[in-house]
Amino acid sequence: MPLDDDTARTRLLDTAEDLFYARGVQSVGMDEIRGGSGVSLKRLYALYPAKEQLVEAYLGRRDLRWRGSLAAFVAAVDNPRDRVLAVFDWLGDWFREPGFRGCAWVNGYGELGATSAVVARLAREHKRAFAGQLAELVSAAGLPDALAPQLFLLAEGAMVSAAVLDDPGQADHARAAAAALVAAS
Amino acid sequence: MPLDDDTARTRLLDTAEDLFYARGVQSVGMDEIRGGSGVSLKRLYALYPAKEQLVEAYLGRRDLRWRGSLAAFVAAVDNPRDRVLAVFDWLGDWFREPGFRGCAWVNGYGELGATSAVVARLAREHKRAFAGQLAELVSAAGLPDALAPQLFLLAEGAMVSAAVLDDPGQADHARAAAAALVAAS
DNA sequence: GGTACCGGAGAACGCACGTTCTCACTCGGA
DNA sequence: TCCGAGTGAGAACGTGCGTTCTCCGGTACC
Repeated sequence: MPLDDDTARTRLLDTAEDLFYARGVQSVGMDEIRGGSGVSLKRLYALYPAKEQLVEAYLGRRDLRWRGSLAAFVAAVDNPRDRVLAVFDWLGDWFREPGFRGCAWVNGYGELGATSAVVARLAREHKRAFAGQLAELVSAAGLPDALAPQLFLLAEGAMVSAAVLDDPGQADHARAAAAALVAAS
Repeated sequence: MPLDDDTARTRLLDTAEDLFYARGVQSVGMDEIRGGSGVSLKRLYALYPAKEQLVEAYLGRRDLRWRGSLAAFVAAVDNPRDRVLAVFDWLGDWFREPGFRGCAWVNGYGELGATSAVVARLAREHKRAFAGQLAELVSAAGLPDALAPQLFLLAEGAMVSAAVLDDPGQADHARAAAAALVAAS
């Protein structure tokens, strides 16, 4: 039974996401993605004619999933002010997941931002979208707009340092700082 | 006149730093470093027997220079409390330098952290050292110890978002947040 | 039953690059 | 002057990998 395009795409993106996130883009060969997904090279190149397009699809799908997961988590919190802080609880949960290795877009920017305009753009767009999510939460909580970019920096700092220092507890520092900023505003 | 080892090393590290920082490690070939430095491949491999050792030397020298530059900048500020905030002024100056492309260790972690234990360790050590510098400034200003990791997150967030968003103004948000945290403590 | 297409497996190609080797040259010392 | 150790230029080697090509078995349709 031949694989239809949709499931082939899903399997490819699942494998690509696992491998690219865990090891970086350049150290994962197309052949390894073929092996992991069970999709033939011919099919792979029919669906994604170049590696960069597979990377683009991987980051695009992950962006939807990542922001959707965050949105669902904070939506479950009642108090609008608590929703702002819940962002950092969500980060802490994420940092503790096995295989956590930082932000896929920051890692991608570090690896390919200088050589791939596509990756640089996707990273910028993802960060802008995340900053927008925070701005909405801040606004809905009746907090001053100026708070949002500050919370954004705390979240970014937490992601990067949780990864580099291999310390999920960075989320707690970020949460404490965010609470102090909220209280002071 | 043959090049003595010290100047050969310096030229190699200068070239390596320019290229590795600007484009990432993997997209710069040893031959390009030879060309840029004017040091022959044979000499290059005599001084650094493998690319990873050149990367290690590059990151090591940059660490000393980076932290030294920060320390010198804040040391020139009189008031101990202003010294803490001066960190963010220094970051802003750095972000505005041409060729700024984020934190070399974060970029290196994203690119090679999963495949090179050396790079992962150097990134961790550098971040720990930077966090230590902040902790000393906070302590010298008579501020509570708990503030230091929070300022660290703001600084990390500023570096990452200034790079990815291509917006040096992120330093201002970080400075404002830092001032609020200092004031609230 | 034949035949023309489709998809999969994987070999092949071309190139880039880390590392090593060759070879001719220089220069200090007997 | 001769010799040999060290140096630089760059060719060569081996490997990995992105991409394409070949071949073959199956399957749908006449």
